Amino acid sequence: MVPRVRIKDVAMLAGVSTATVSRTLSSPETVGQKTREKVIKAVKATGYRINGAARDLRQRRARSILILAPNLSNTFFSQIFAAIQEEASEVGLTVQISDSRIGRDRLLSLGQDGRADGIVLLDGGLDPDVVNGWNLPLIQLSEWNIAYDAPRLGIDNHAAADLAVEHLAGLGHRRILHVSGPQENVLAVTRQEGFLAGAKKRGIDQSVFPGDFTLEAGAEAARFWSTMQHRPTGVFCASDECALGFISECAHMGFEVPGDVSVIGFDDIDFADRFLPSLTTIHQPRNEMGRTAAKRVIAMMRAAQGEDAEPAPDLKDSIKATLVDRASTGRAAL
Amino acid sequence: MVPRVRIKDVAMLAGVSTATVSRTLSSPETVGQKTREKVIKAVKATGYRINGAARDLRQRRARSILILAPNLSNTFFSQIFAAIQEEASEVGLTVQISDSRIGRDRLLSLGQDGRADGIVLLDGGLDPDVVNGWNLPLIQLSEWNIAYDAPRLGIDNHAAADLAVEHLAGLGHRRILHVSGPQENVLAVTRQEGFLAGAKKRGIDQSVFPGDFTLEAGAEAARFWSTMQHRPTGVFCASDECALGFISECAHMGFEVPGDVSVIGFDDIDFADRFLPSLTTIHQPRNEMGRTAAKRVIAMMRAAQGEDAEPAPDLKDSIKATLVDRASTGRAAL
DNA sequence: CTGAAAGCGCTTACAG
DNA sequence: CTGAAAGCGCTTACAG
Repeated sequence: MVPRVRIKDVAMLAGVSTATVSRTLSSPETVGQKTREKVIKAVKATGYRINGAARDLRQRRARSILILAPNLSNTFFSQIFAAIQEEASEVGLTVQISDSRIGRDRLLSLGQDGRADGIVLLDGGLDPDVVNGWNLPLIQLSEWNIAYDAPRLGIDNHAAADLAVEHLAGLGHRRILHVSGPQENVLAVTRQEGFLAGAKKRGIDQSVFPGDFTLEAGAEAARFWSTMQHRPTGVFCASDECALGFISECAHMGFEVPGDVSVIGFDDIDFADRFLPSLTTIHQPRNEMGRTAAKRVIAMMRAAQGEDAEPAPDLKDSIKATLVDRASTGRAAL
Repeated sequence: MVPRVRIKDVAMLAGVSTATVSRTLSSPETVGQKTREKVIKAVKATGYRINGAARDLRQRRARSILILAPNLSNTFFSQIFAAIQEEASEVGLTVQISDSRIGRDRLLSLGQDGRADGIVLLDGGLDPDVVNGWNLPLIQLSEWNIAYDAPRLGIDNHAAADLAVEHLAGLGHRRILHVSGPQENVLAVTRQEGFLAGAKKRGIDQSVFPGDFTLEAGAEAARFWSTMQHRPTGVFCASDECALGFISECAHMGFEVPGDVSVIGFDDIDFADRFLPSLTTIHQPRNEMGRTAAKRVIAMMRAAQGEDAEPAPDLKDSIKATLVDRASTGRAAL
């Protein structure tokens, strides 16, 4: 590694002070024409780049957003990451990502070591003391936890689950099985509540199979379903993964989807529309979620740095989820 | 935001110098027992955390790895990110990610602003001047570019393509279609070369449909395939996405896989084994790729910082790719 | 419009 | 074992 050139080197070459070099780079209009030219020439000649670490320290900011998610390899998150990154990049911010299930101390450190000035949190299962201890602009995205002292953003999971029930009911299904997610997860609980309310409201005969969002849980649910006396003709899974597992296992057992059973998923992950049959599911606009969260946290960061006095407007209205009607659902057989 | 506590505050409270606080935190064994206790007590009382930005500036390092990929939302990358992040986190390093297709200037800046001290590059299509201009420990993962002055890591794409041909040939297929990737991509070109060599070697009747890795290209290839006079009985796609598109389109057109045509993909993405039929494909061990790349770049970073004199060993041996035999391939119909 | 100087919050030779 | 002081590489009042 060749030694990097510092602002001092540029200043000497241009025959000006470091202050002038700094000004030329950050607010050229405050520098005289001729001086500016000299400096720019010297910058080009040396290939100088501002040392971000030094700039950040001096300005007491990090120009960086930290994204925390419970499982980075989860395909549901990647589009959200991409959207946040894009939004951040546009305003010159850097993006850090970390698995949120690292040790408590490391986690605390991430939000307290001064190398991030805003957080997008995709995990509602962390210790509230840790989250509140960060004391940084933070937004909860998708998952949430009422013990976190921070605004949240996401779809209305209760209403979305109702959408699923409504769709199945509209197709004539009178017995519906819900394959739920883990009960310690807010999303799972809220979707289940929405399902139960929707079923009750419409006089649907409901049952719930306790799952955990995974493919395997879906397959297990399908085996359970096949043994039921009065098999539900409709199934609402708390995640797409789970729905795909359910459908795959049905195929193995010789049942047809949607001929024998209609299946709805949740999320609309990348492969939902490529699966055979393509999956009817609840679409979560992940790009919009990521962009909005990024914008929101950036506004909070600006406010925290006093760049504008007014706090970011509270976006109470949730992101809109929609049902995507594909091939895995059909009219109920009588 | 409450004002953060600085090392000075801790020092005053403990009645020692900042140097002693610093030592207590970084090398406690060099500090006297009683002093250490006082300091630790003061640290606890104040909730002090080292300011990473200041530490980094002083030590001229960033404790951060930068990951660059051409498309963050691509499901192929997420497991790699997760693996790198895990490995990095274990040694106290932070991970930044960025889309590599941002503007040239921003890109240059990312590697030159002193906020990363190592790079994992998953894009072989960048301007070599930019890449070589970073002057940071860097490893090329998966994709590569001979113009980049950096070690590379990945599978042997040529050999992997041969594996696919071998598999189809072994099932009796004598006419094979290759749906290639974009010709400006090294992976696509290398896989195609491997395919052609493998076909030639075995006296296979080959043809190539120019694709671009996408689902749509696969669907298009399927339509083309259906119009061929002597339809190939085997198809090798340069990516899983593409293979899924091919299979889906076959289903729409009323062809069966593998009854009418056997299809092999490439990558073994998450959904390859959940698709119906499950996809025979070339498995790329993404977790291993990520971990190995991380270890490698960390070793290079250490060497660059002079922590150990010997340079990192050159891992010429590539990561091993294997063929996963699933349900989308079968014996050739006569 | 420009420069000298202070300071962001740490770490680390150096001296004792 | 401990402290005073310098310095990492910038930016920014302050003064002129």
